[in-house]
Amino acid sequence: MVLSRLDEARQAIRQRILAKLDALGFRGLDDLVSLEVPTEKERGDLTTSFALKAASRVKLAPRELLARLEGFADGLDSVERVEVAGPGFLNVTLRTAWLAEVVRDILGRPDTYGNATVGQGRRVLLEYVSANPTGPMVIVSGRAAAVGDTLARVMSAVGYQVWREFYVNDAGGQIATLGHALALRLRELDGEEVESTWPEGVYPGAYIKDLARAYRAEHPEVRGESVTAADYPALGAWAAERIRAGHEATLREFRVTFDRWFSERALRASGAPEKILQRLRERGYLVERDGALWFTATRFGDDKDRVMVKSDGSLTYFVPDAAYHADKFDRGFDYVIDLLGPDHHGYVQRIRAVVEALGYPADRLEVLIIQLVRLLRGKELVRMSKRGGTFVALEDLIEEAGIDPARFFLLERAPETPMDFDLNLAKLKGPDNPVYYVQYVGARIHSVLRQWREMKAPEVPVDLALLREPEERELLMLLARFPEVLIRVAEERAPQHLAKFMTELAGAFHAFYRQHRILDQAPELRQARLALAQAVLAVNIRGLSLMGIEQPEVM
RNA sequence: GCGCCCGUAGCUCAGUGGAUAGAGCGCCUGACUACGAAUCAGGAGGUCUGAGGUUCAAAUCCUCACGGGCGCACCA
Repeated sequence: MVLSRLDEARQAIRQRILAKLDALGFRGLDDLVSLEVPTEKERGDLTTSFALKAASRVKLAPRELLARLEGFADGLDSVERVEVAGPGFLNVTLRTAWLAEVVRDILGRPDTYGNATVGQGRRVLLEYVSANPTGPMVIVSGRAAAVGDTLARVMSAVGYQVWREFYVNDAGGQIATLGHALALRLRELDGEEVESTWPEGVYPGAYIKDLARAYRAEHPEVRGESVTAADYPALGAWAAERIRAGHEATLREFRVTFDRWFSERALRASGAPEKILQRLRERGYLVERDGALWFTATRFGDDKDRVMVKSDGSLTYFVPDAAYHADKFDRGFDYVIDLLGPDHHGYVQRIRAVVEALGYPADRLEVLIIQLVRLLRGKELVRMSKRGGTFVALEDLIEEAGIDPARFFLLERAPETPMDFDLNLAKLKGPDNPVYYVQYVGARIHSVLRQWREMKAPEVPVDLALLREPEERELLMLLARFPEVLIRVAEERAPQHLAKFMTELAGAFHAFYRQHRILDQAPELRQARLALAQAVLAVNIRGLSLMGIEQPEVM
């Protein structure tokens, strides 16, 4: 199947090379013949180094091998010229007029250009963010949200069926702790002084005070002093649901939505964790030691065995987690992808081990660690501490930086790379932000189109062969590459490539726009350049929308 | 100590075994009587942390060292 005009050329050239090699008696070189877009423009549009790779196998010097391929591309209407360069590279230059037809390809399907079927309809469950409902989301959650959301959008575009899920840890000890914190804040509302005796490990954040006021408004009869430890889980559950709803609202504002908010509490209530224990026991992967029940994770490559049932009889978080993953596989997903935070390094082996122990295909479970976002104010490192109650919330980032700049910034870097985030935000808010550079392309084109409509110039048929300037060619090539950028983003789970591409496309357009004029040209050239500009606009809008970023018509 | 991630320009970061390693910011020099200057053109700035190895070819793969981050609970 043909992905794009560029891909069509690539496949045709490859076939010709292989056919010629075959005629020369060289077979089995299929894997070596691939055509890449070179970094340097002087090296043509597509380049291959197969001759260098095949040299030892065919016992021919690379350039000698290439010499025997002479004329392989004759009659291909996509190819302008073929050159042998350096120690044995083959550089192919495409015919500009042929390449220019990409504009027609795009304008024929502006909203779906770049879509593909490489996903083959396979079902993917993407779990991301899954922030604990015990406090505000921090910036790394925003990073996971932006990355997960963009992966979901791009993977859908290239033919996967993507289901988005947020796992809510609304059960367990931390919820009781949250209830404890709420109880103390209720006492505080009743006039009690609680700060000096605040227990270690109980969330001190100011947001709990707001929750306490909300709770008081809903339940005016509940006095702080009458609350006991037995009430903590219920109080905590109430608070967790409030916080979770807040997360949902914040994420929706950030243009991130989920198909399902998967509740740990509901999972526990269903009895699924006990069934998991039963299955592990039947398979012989549970042992009793020190009064607790352990999963023999070391048999599956983990560092140590893991406690499943504590000596007090309660479950560790790991049992519902295992049950959750079993549930994912039971629902028939072909791929299960978890985007986890930087504090989960040790967790990857563990969850993989239990998935394998339960008999699921562990190679279909993919865990991506979204790396830490270090916060700086100027040169100074901002220490984040949930315990100390000092941290910068995702909400603050959205408000201060704006959604578009924040999303673009978070998507520019490889997710597994730790990144620094300067809270001075001058770059984020100001015109130097790269997202404005990209959005400005659309604003400029919209402006040109408005003026063209006012001109009421007669329309003439579009002759794309008139697009011959180097700046135009650069744009044509980038437009032709867009579909494979999306595939790369999806397959490598690497959204930064899309951000990079959008910046390159914007740079090429700005360069074209400063150099050449569109409207005050002969009608034929004007029409061709308008078509080019519209195609650039379509890809600009599409790329930005896949990043969850808007394309304003005026800025 | 063990594990995972990372180390590329002054800063923040891209980089698919391939040819002369890129972008943005910052710095310097230029460009609007101009479809939008939130722009463009040009310049300075690099022992790709180091040492070995594999390869015709290494920033990229392997090993070791060094530096940084994060993990290593009967917390989640």
